[in-house]
Amino acid sequence: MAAPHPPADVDPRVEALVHDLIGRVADKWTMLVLEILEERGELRFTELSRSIGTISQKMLTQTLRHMERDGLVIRTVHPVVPPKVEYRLTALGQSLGAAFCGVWIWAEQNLAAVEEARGTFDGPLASRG
Amino acid sequence: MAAPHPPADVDPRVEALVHDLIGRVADKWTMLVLEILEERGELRFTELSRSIGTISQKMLTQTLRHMERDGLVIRTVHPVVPPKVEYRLTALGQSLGAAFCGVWIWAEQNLAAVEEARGTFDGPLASRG
DNA sequence: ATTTGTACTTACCAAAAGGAGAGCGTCACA
DNA sequence: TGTGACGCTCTCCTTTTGGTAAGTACAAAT
Repeated sequence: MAAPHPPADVDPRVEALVHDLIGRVADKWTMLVLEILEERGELRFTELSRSIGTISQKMLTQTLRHMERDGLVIRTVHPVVPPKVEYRLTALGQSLGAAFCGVWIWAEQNLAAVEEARGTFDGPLASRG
Repeated sequence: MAAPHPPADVDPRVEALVHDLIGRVADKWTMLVLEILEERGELRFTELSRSIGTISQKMLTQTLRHMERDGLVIRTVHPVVPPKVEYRLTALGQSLGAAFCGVWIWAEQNLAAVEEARGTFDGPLASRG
């Protein structure tokens, strides 16, 4: 038990920034985009939109802008007449995807455990003291 | 490049559940609580509250309930007169903390890169075509 | 001339998140 | 008798989030 998983010896300012960063990065759409771009490489706006399926244009644009701002994706505009814009991950974006890999794996492995816990919590008792 | 980081060969139903799970688990307060409980072990409600500092009672209660439901924390009520309730991580909770470790490390390591990217994105151009 | 496709942006609106503050029950302590 | 601590819960109220629908520019196709 010498080294707990999250670095405990970090100064609070760094931690605040980390919290902030995680707060931004760990949202639904960002993770979806990250995953899809990681799997499929470079995609256009509408391709991305269709891949996710349920995202609105507004949110996709917003998510992509944030990711671009944070240096996670590169946006390439081809100055052709029906606009063509392609998005792909930067090295930073790819490394973030890799970092999240552990969480994906955890989620996959522990899906059943969580569902069972929920069943136990919700079902039998149905009320709590 | 044989195996990309997130498992790409997973069936869509599992992926949907994973998304859901991550969506629940990857929120600000859950991650904070997870981290603190991982570092400090078993804590009471107000200790947790003070540790986080900025969380409202409402959100702390809500977060802890969700985590309990998902099998991430154990809530122990001591039937003493000023109420005493202690929270600690389950094995599942600890494993989730471990899984998030990669993200914490990524955030710490790439904080500067993200800030620089933001500076580049925001500052010089200040508008975009 | 009208339609189509692309990648947005903007305005508007509904829903959800989340904070502030009060209340509750009970016992110790003053 | 009154006050405070604890771990909540409940009721507002504000902020944020996110969806829908419309508009934009421009050239190729009809």
